[in-house]
Amino acid sequence: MHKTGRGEPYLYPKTDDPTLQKITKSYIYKLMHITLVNQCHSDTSAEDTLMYVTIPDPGTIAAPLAPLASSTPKPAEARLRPGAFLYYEGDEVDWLYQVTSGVVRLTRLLADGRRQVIAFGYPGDIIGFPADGQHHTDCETLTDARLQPFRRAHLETGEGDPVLHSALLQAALREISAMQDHFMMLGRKSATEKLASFLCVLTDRVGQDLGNYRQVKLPMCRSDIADFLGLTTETVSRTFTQLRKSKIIAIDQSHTVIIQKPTALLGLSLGDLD
Amino acid sequence: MHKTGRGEPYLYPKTDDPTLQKITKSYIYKLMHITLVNQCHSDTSAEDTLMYVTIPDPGTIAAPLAPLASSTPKPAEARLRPGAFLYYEGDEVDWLYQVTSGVVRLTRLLADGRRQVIAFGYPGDIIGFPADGQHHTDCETLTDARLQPFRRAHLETGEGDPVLHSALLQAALREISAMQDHFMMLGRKSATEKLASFLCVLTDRVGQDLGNYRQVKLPMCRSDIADFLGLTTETVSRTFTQLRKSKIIAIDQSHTVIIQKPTALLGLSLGDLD
DNA sequence: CGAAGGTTTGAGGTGCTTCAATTTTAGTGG
DNA sequence: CCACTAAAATTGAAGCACCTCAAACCTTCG
Repeated sequence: MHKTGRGEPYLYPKTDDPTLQKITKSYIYKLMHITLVNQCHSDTSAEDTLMYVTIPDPGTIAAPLAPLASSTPKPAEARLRPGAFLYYEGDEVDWLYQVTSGVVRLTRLLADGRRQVIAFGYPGDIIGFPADGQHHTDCETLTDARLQPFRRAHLETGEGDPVLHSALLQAALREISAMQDHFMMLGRKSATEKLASFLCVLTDRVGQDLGNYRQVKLPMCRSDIADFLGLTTETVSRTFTQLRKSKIIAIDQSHTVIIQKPTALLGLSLGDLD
Repeated sequence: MHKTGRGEPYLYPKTDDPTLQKITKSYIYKLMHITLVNQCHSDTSAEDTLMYVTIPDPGTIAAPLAPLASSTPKPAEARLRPGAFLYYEGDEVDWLYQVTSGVVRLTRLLADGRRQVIAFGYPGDIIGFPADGQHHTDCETLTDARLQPFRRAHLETGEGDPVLHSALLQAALREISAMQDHFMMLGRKSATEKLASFLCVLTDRVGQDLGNYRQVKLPMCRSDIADFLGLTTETVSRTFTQLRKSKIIAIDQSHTVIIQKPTALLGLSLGDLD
């Protein structure tokens, strides 16, 4: 019914009607099983500014931000509002996407409602790798976002563009390595180490300089961070407070973090003392 | 120094001398940082039987066990003894391997010695995917094992064998999906759920029929399981005992598990009650 | 037989969760 | 612009699942 064929990428909010945006086969299926408070800013119109993600200094960030080289004419970039679903678990994969701007969230759900945030997709990241032709996560935008679609065939068969094919493959391989890092995070690190690591990585990738300090904006809510790190929102909040009280970070309005002692934070992330 | 060029797969135990087997650049590097009790059966010679892994009924297991289709002449299968290292974290990737028989263990280490078992490689699994050309885990055999090597180029450039290229790529994509499952495991499941899930998956893949029951042999030690599930050996052991006392499983000599109530075990793995 | 690893079991501590209440933030309409 | 409302974030108190430390047991092998 929603199928658009292979002509153009299929993005969930085909319509601007907020009700319709949510109603898809996959979504109804989900609703039958669980109810999650998950609609953070679902359909507010924040058209003016790209809220959180700033393009960092091209000098500091190398490969990840570069658009994928390609001799193929690209399909038009997709623009989405916060709270838009790109795809759901179980959907057939027709397109991969490179995040051009904004932030997306990949999640997986357990039957009883427990949730795991698999990853946050920042500019440069490729998302939507298929396994057996299907998506195995849900993907929702956290901010205004732009995404560059690539045909699945470019990954799987090359489809006449070996450079693009190779770039997508390398992205998949890097993904595997990054996920292995995250295993360590989930399985072996304490709450403080988890949050410190999270902040370090994020600051590195998308932090902004701010006089002597660096700051990073967090487009995701506390429970997203919790579900990413395998903690509860309360623990995340308490750990934030603890870092704030020890003057390692400062927090502005919950969603902006200023790194006051980067070295100390890095130390915590590696498990130096506690 | 150990480089063999690109002519044949480089396997760590080039020599049968047990001392030399352990001494490699990477390994010495590791020793400088940590000391881990990690040498389970390192150099015992159990030549006669393939101890733990049995080829399951081809009807039940579909794709994973099938050897990869290829028009290219394959390099000779590698045969390794228990405790042999196939590669170390940081090594350059020249070859990928498909496990033909036996079981291997992929691990990653933290500077302070904490360890995460990334995966166990069973027959049919492809291991050794590169990221930026390097291995990001250590790989050690847990049993006698045979491995079919594939050139890294077959994954990355195709190298004239599109079928093999595609098969390796699909394996990488399935790997991503499987790792996402494991995120859920590490981040959101209780000790009982973790162990139950682990036993269910293993029984499904490599269990043997045994009259009315099914049994599965565990080639890895308790601490391997613990480091895989993000627990301690003590907790793993206690959870085994608990499952045994509730007659859901029986344990023979620590390394053989008989599933007495498969439905109950599956229930536990999904979080039904506790 | 004795030594060495691996496994199990016990006792006690703690880091994180759970449940609950309060404060803060963000969105809405007058 | 400012109340009003709902959701998110924080804080507190209590509990428990898992960890840590330690000892005993079991298996394997020289």
